[in-house]
Amino acid sequence: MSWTDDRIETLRKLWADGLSASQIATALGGVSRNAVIGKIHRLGLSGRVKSPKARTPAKRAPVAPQRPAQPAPARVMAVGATAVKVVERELPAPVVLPEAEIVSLHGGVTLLELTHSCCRWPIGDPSDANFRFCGARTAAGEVYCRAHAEQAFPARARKPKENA
DNA sequence: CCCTGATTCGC
DNA sequence: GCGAATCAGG
Repeated sequence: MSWTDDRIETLRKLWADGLSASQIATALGGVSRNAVIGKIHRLGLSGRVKSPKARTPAKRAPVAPQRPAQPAPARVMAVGATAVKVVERELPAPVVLPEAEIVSLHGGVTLLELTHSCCRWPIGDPSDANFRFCGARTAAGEVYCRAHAEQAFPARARKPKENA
C-alpha cells in the first residue's frame, strides 16, 4: 500500500485527533504502526501534545505545537440510504459509505463523541463535515466493533516473532 | 508483557 | 521515501 494523498490526509487527521499510531495503522489498513510513525515523522508531525512529562527525552527537533482546528460541526444529511437502522440517539441520519456501504448502528459519532468503548472505524471522508466514526459499542479498549474489526484485520495477522 | 512514540538504517 | 527493527518510556 502506498501513501496516497488521500491516505496521508487521513493520517494527518487521525493523528491530529489523537489516535495512536497503531489505531491509525489499522484504520488505514495495509500499513504497520511503524509505517505510520515513520510517515508521521517524515511529514514533520511528530511531537504530538500528550503528557508534558511523558515525552521522550530524545533530542528531537523543536517541534512547533500544532493547534488543530476545531472539530468539524456535527452536521448531517442522509445520503439517500434507506437501509438504515434505528437511531437510538439524537444523531442525524446514518451515513452510508459509498465504497464500503457501511452503516453505523448509531449513525456514527463525531470525534468528540468517541469514547473508550466506541468503534473507531472511520466513516466517510475525513475532510468532510459528515465524517465520523462508527461509534458502535465495543469492549473497552477495542478499536473496532465486530463487523469493522473483520475489515481492519481480516487475518489478525500480527508480526510473528519466529524465534522460539 | 502490554502499550506508546522515536530513531536508525537497509532498502 | 519507506518501513522493519530497534530503542526507550509508561
